[in-house]
Amino acid sequence: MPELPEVHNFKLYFDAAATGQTISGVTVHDDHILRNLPGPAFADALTGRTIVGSLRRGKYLFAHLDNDHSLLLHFGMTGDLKLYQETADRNKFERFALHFADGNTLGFDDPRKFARILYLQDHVAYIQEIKLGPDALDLTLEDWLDAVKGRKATIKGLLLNQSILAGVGNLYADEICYRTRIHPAAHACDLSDDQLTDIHTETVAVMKYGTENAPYYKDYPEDWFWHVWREEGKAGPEGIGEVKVTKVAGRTTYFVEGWQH
DNA sequence: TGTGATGTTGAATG
DNA sequence: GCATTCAACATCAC
Repeated sequence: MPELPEVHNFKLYFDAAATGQTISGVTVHDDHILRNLPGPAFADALTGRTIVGSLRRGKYLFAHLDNDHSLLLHFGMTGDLKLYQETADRNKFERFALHFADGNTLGFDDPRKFARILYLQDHVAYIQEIKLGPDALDLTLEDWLDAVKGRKATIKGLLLNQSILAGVGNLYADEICYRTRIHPAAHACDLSDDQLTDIHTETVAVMKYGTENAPYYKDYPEDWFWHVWREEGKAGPEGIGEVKVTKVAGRTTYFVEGWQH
């Protein structure tokens, strides 16, 4: 579930669970998601370190350590965090866990193993290296227009492009297109400045709403998002059009044909 | 049993 | 070189 608002929620959880904690040990069950260090080296690098804070940018969460290095947590499709004390409470799909000096354990769960966990000496350099764009909440209208005006790509594809803006994923991209009544497969170069401005406005609004009010995607109001119209064939708002499912930018896409143009 | 899933990447293509 | 698309990744749940 992790798009920007969900990762924001992970940050809140992580901060409460881990900030100020000293790592007394690390258990690695499966090092597939550890992308730049093998399990034992990963454990060595973290053991003895204290977590001093965190930074979220888009879907990336950087945990800062007391040696100025960082632990990157990217949750992939199915990453999750769980703080517990008893081993019996460990999640079935925990891939590694940080044990804290106070007796708690923070487990990183990931059934599908698409998460990416990296030990970074310099998180700023890493952000540059992967060309991660500004957080969607901080994206200025100017930067957005500069990045997308005249582009031939679909608007949904651009919304999902993390080097333009960081944090929008498949579900929210559909929501943003729906709200602006723009067809997700519309080419950016065919959209007016007003339409592109609308996209920017709604992107920021949706992300802001998500981070401020709805920590978990199922908790959004019932008249929002997937709750209402993520169902093929359903009549659109005001009885206009009907929901279609297609592929845009390689992702399953829901939109209301006849409502979005 | 087959299918699809909230993400990213790197190869292939235009 | 740049922009874009798409298969691949690994596993589970329906």
